[in-house]
Amino acid sequence: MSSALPKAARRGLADEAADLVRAAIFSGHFPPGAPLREVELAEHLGVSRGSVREGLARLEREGLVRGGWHRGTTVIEVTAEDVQEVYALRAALDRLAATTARRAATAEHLSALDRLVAEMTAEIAEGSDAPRLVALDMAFHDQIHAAAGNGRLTSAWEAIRSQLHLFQLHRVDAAYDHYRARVVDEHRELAALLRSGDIRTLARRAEEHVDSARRSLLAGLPTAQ
Amino acid sequence: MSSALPKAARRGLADEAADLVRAAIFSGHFPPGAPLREVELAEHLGVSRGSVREGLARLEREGLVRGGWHRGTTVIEVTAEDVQEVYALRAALDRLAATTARRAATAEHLSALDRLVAEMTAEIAEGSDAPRLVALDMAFHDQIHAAAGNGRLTSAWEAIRSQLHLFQLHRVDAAYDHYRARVVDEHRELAALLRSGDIRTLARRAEEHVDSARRSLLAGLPTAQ
DNA sequence: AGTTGTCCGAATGTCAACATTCGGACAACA
DNA sequence: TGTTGTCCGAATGTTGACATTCGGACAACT
Repeated sequence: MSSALPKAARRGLADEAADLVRAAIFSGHFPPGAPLREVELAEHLGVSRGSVREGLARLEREGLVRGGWHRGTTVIEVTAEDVQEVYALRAALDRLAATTARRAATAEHLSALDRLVAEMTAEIAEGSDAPRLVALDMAFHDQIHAAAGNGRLTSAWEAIRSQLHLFQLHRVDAAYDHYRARVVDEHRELAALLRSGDIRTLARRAEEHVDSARRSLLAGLPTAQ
Repeated sequence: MSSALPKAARRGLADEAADLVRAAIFSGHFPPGAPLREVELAEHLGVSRGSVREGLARLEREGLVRGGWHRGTTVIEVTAEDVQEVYALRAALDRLAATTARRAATAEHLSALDRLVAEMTAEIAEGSDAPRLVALDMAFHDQIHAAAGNGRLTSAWEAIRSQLHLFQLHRVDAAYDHYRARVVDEHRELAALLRSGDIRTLARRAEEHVDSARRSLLAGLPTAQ
């Protein structure tokens, strides 16, 4: 058993099932558009359909999968329109998170951001584990939202977080060099602005950071408008 | 039976249960803090616990109720901190919705907004049905989000919509005159800006509209900071 | 009196069987 | 050949019973 509390996992089987399926989607086991059948998953995970069902509902709330009345659940596709929607909303959320965090962030939050930037730098220096780099990117923005301390804002962020993660994985697949060349500098600047920057500059840079990611991803997509 | 499609309600019992419970909360039958017991609701609504459970999960996604592991579900409270969180997020969402709708809105959307303003005016002229006025207010902002046409943004809006509705009902309880005096003019101006206004002015007014509501509500609350 | 340990009722978490619905395959028809 | 109607398999929606967990009441101990 792991070193952490063995029975600390006090959440239900539904949450666990959701985590497992989410990981399987990120790993590519379930590509975009793939159907997620309840009986199949229940059998494979060793839990009942009810728990799988509740887990899938959670993933639907995260926007990672889509479902309809008696029409099953499938992994979302990555279309230009989806990307536009998600990144437009993300820009608004990140802007609010950054400006809120500028006032509310504690020293611990700020040093955690620095630590993540350092990890990114190290990651780039040695190998080129793209998924790990993307995970650090996501963790960086998680930390900003944590620093902002607005529960509703965090919920809204979590509602697009998984989609964003999926999109970013596609992005580094298509244009890893471009991503690799900018990721550290952009996040280092954001960290600096969060520590002692002008609030209007911060708001603008947070939006630009998202815009940069959006254009980079759209460039590698068909029918990019 | 209604004039619309009688069996068009093709959604599951879970959705129906959610609607019923939501209405009961708005009507005051379940005041803030009240426990929502699954067996009790299942009996009263004539559906199984599973459906009630799924319906409550939906209300939890809307932020109207809160639940924990083996700890039941209760209606949210209305504290100053909750109000600050919800209105801060709403300002960011409404700003994005308004600026997006400024470009994407169709003539139908715009005339629907005018119609709602007219209904508000009529409502004030005759009686003083506060809940109905609040419902029109909510419908107005629903329409803006519909005009924006960003599915993810709409989801984020729906995640705070019910809380907002509950807060607004409390607001008119505490300061109906103040609300009544401003609601029509503010919405009329927003409608005009959406039709042919400068986009920066629109963004600013949308944020100010939310701020006005927030301060009005906080004034009638204890421990208002 | 204050504290600790045990027990019990109530409520939620989980499960497997049953009912309902969807979408395509197939055949009859124009 | 294109269209319409019917049927059927597969998958989801729903249900009630069973298992687990929580929180307080009560009693024994210090």
